Amino acid sequence: MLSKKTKYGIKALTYLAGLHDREPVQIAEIAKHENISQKFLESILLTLRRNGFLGSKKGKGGGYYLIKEPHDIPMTAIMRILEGPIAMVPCVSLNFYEKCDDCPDETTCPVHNLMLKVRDSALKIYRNTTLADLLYKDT
Amino acid sequence: MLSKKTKYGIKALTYLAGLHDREPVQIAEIAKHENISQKFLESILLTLRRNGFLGSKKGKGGGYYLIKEPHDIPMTAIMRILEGPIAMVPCVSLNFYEKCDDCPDETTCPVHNLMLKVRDSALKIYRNTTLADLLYKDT
DNA sequence: TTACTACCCTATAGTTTTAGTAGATTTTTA
DNA sequence: TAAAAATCTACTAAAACTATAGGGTAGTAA
Repeated sequence: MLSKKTKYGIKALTYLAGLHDREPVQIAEIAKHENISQKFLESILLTLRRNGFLGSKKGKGGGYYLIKEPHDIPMTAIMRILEGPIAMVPCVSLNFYEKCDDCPDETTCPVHNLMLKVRDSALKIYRNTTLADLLYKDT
Repeated sequence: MLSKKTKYGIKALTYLAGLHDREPVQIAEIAKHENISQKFLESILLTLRRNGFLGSKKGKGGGYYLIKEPHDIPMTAIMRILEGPIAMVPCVSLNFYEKCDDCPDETTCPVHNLMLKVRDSALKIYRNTTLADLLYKDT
């Protein structure tokens, strides 16, 4: 299951990407527009800023704004920051690899091999989708 | 993330499918062979039995055994029983559909459309993979 | 009848998720 | 300089979920 953190984060990023300019947008505006708890969103935007997706400005006229171009932000990056591993099992994760406690041999593990396929197919989609792609409703 | 429940369930099913006959196998034997907490496995096998995957026999020489042929058990069925929805968001789930609280319109929701693709790709794999396929190490 | 084994119910420690509360800090404006 | 506007930070907490353990029941075979 996708966490609300990730869901809200994607929605917020998409909202920012859909605006005409890159002027700062207040948390409150995003939260209201996307029906998100403002305080929760606050922490999400903060981690997005810390990871180089967003810039921020304090004081009047302040807020958050996109730092990169939407078509330069692949979903892989967003997912890994907000959701964590894309793989469903740590032993098939590229960026969050971890060995299983059970499982003497990964190469013969049925779960491992199945989840490897699932990861690859998801990865393919996330890699080929950028924030800009999310703006166009159809397809 | 895949729950250990699902992981253990798949391993147990694969173990049973790999045996020559369909004689009852004790929980303890499966648990030991797959390094699984016996008590936890107990409840997993129970739900697999209740959902028509396994048969059981009590008393001496008792245990669990496969009821169907491995190539007649698609991964979709196993996943849905043990893990729940295959979709990462309820609003794109075929069997566990639920509307989002936020989100006025699904068709324009960026998360919805992205997760629809992810679900489809995962579904394709699970549908085309049966328990029998998990037995063969390579591919 | 005795040993064996699945069945069933309950409890619980631990973790993760999803926030809420309270205030500090920085910037702009009057 | 003071007030207002906004982000930033830390702490807390309820709720849900996960993984497991314990102990008793009931059916089956020798």
